[in-house]
Amino acid sequence: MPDYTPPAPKSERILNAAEELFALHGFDGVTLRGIATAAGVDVALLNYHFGVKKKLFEVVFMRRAEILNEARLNALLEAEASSGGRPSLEQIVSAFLRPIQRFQLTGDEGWRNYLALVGWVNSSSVWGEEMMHKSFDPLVARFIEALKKNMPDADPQRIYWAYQFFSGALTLTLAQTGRIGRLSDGLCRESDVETVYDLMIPFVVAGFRKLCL
Amino acid sequence: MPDYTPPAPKSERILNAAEELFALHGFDGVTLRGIATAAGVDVALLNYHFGVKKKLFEVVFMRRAEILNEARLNALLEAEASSGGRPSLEQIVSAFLRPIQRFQLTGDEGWRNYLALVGWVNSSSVWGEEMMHKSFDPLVARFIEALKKNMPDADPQRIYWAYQFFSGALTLTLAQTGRIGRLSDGLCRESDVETVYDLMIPFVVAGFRKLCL
DNA sequence: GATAATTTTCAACATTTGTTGAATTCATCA
DNA sequence: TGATGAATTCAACAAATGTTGAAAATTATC
Repeated sequence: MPDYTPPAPKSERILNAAEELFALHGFDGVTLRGIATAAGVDVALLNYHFGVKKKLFEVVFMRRAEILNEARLNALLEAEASSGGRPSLEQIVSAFLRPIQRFQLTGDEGWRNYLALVGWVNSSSVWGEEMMHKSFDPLVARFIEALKKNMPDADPQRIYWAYQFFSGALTLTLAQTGRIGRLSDGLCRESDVETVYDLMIPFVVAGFRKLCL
Repeated sequence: MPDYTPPAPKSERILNAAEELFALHGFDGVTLRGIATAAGVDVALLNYHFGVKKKLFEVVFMRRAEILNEARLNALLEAEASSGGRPSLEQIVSAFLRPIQRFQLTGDEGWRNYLALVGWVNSSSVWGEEMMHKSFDPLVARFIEALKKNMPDADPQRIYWAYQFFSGALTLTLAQTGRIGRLSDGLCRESDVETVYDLMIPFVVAGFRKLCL
């Protein structure tokens, strides 16, 4: 007997389609009818389930944010526990990145789309501001705290700036623009999630060391 | 007699308004009527001068790209000349960044808007691809060449990835999202162009060293 | 100063957009 | 079975969008 997986409820199909399209084209580049068609659903159903367009976007954006935040916080707490409250720079940066990698490695296309969406929002000036702040800044502040504790003599300004560079490096990679593939003539692939964080972590850690120590 | 500066020709006013609005809201977030209003011009004039919307965007994007490319190439050539063909990592990275800083420091709002727009396009998956490739990749390839020459034993893959992290750090800063200001509670300001590159350069150089040497 | 060419405006078009209310189907359970 | 409420579709709305052709105004040319 073939294992039958029941079709996802339509409200979820809407969120998944919206997630993918928003990640590809941004908020204004996506039409509700486009989402409805991709989800195989009538347009009116979007308003019925999620209200106006902006609200739908927020639901998509928040859906996985809490999961990711929790995974990251746990990773940080573990690093702190296993080091007697004095995690190394590598451990802190890893706690920030490895959970992302884990979600990407599940192969769940939804996570890949979502993370590309985060990359998009993070570098969007008007849109990103409020949503990034509400959903990610509390956790980021917690990580900055850990960084300050790790480098107590560092100028806080430099820690923030180093984090900004860090965040940018991550964001561009999440955004999956395909540019590095083209630039390197296929030598590097953004989809090669197995190795990218093995490179990003030492790169970022070295930058932090140089700037803050 | 008060020095009278004649008003910019309307075609330029259109480009400037478009530059600012595209940088703020992206391609789809901007309406031709919005641009026309901001420029104090009739809508139809946009089509008369620049054709369809996409073409207008391309003109805006290309307008300053060549100027920036030339400035960067000159900076690289100078670094190579002054070092007998063996520029240091710092010199290469500086040649990539300092011209940007110079344009930002002119106070010309147009350049600030344009650079924010580049940040936007660079992390936009569908849109960016072709335009970034055409207008920037040739120059980037030239810089990568210089990097390879500087680190002849490095795995090329690592050079490309390090460049990707570099590009991300730069891109996010150009995008002027205001996030670091909010996160640091006003301690750091993205508009503080005087110091940001003094930090970005050592950060990036340290990352390159760690990854490629 | 008349004529031609360019620039700018006016008015309108056909589509597309987000959104909504009424109608229909579906599921739940008394 | 029949009734109640949720889920889904249908049809349509008003507003906004990119685009265009013809008229008007401006500038250049002789």
